[in-house]
Amino acid sequence: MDKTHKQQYFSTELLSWYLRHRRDLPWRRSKNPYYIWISEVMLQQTRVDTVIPYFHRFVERFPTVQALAEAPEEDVLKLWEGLGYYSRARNLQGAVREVHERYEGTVPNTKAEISSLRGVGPYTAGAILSIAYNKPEPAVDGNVMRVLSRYFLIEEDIMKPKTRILMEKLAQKLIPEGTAGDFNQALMELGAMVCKPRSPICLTCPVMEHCAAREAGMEEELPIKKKAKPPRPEWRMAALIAGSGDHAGKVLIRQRPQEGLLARMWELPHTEVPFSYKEAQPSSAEAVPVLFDLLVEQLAEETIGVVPERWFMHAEHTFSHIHWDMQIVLCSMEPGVLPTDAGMLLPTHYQWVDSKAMEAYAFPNVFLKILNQYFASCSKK
DNA sequence: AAAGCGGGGCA
DNA sequence: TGCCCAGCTTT
Repeated sequence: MDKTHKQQYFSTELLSWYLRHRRDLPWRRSKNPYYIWISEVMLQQTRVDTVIPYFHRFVERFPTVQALAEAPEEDVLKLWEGLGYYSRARNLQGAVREVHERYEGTVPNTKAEISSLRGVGPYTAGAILSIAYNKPEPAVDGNVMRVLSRYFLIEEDIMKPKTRILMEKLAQKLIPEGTAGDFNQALMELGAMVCKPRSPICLTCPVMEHCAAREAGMEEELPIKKKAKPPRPEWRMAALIAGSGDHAGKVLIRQRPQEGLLARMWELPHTEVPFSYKEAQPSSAEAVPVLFDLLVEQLAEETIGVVPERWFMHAEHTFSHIHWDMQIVLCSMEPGVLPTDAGMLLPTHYQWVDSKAMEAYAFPNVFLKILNQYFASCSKK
C-alpha cells in the first residue's frame, strides 16, 4: 500500500468511525463559535469529564460574548474555581472583551485574527476554525500527536515545537474535503477513547489494520517524549485565624498578588518554611514553637497580629512545578495589635469569611479543602 | 529552548 | 501511592 492510499484509508475509516461513535458532549450540540471557544479553552490540559459541569455553569451564567465581556473578573474566576490554570480564565475574558469591542461580538474566522487573541494558540485557533467554521485547519493537541505518531510511526520527541509543526502539516493533509470539524474531532476522539496513552484498545481501532506502530509492536512505546522535571518541594505554614466579636465564626483570608502562581485567588495566610528548618518540620500534632514564631513574624509584617493556638491539619498539594507540604495551625487574633476587632481596618487584600461568604471568593482547591474541613469541624461541635 | 502555570485519573 | 497527562505565555 503506497503512502497516499494509507493516508486516504486512515482519513476515511477514522471519519466514518467518528460519525458512528462520537460522544454526545454539551459543546457538540451547537456550532456557536463562542461556546466552541469556551469548551476548547477549558479542555486545554483538562479532561472531558472534569470540564462538563464547568461548561454548563459557565454558558448558563455567561450565555453570550457580551455577558462575559461585561462580567466582573471575580465572577469569572469563581466559576473557574477548581479547574486550574487560572490565567486561561483571565485571558479568555480579555479576549472576549476584545471580540466584543473590535469585532462587534462575532468570533473572527481567520487564522491571523483569531490567533492574535489572548490565550488562543495554534491548537485552539485550529479547533475553533475547524469545528465552528469548518475551515480546513489542523488542530493538533496531545491526543492527535499520539495517534499520528503511532499510525505513521513518527519517533520525533513530541515535546519539541518542531515536531508539532510537522504534525500540523501532516494533519492538514489528512483532512478530507469539507469535513474539517468532524475529522479533527475524530482524531481527538480516537486518542481519548481508543488510542489511549497506556493500554490502547487496538482491537477496536478503526485503523488498526495499517497502523505502523501496531505492525512494529511499538504502540506502547509511542509517542516519544522527554520526561518532565519533578516538582520542587516547598514547606509552608498556614494560619486558620478564627475571628471573635463581630467576626465570630469567621476566618481570615488573603488575596494573592496580581501576577504569578494562582494570581488574584484567595487563600489562607501562610508563609514558606526555609529548608534550614528541616529538623523542626512538624509532621503531626507536635508542631514546633519555632515554626509558630516564623508564621507570627510573617503575618506581623502585614500588620496581622496572631497567636498560634494549636496544630489543625496537614495538607499536600502538587502543582506541575511545585509540591507544597503544608501544616495548618489554628490561631486567634492578638488583642491590642493591629488590626483588632475594635474597628481597626484590615489591609484591603484581607477579608473575614464564613462558609457562606466564601461563595464570593475564588480559592485554589487546596485551600478549599482545608476551609471546608475547618467549617465542618466547627459545626460538629 | 526552557520555565511557569493546576488539578485529576489510573494501575 | 507513584506515574502520567500537555496548551499557552513568558523568559
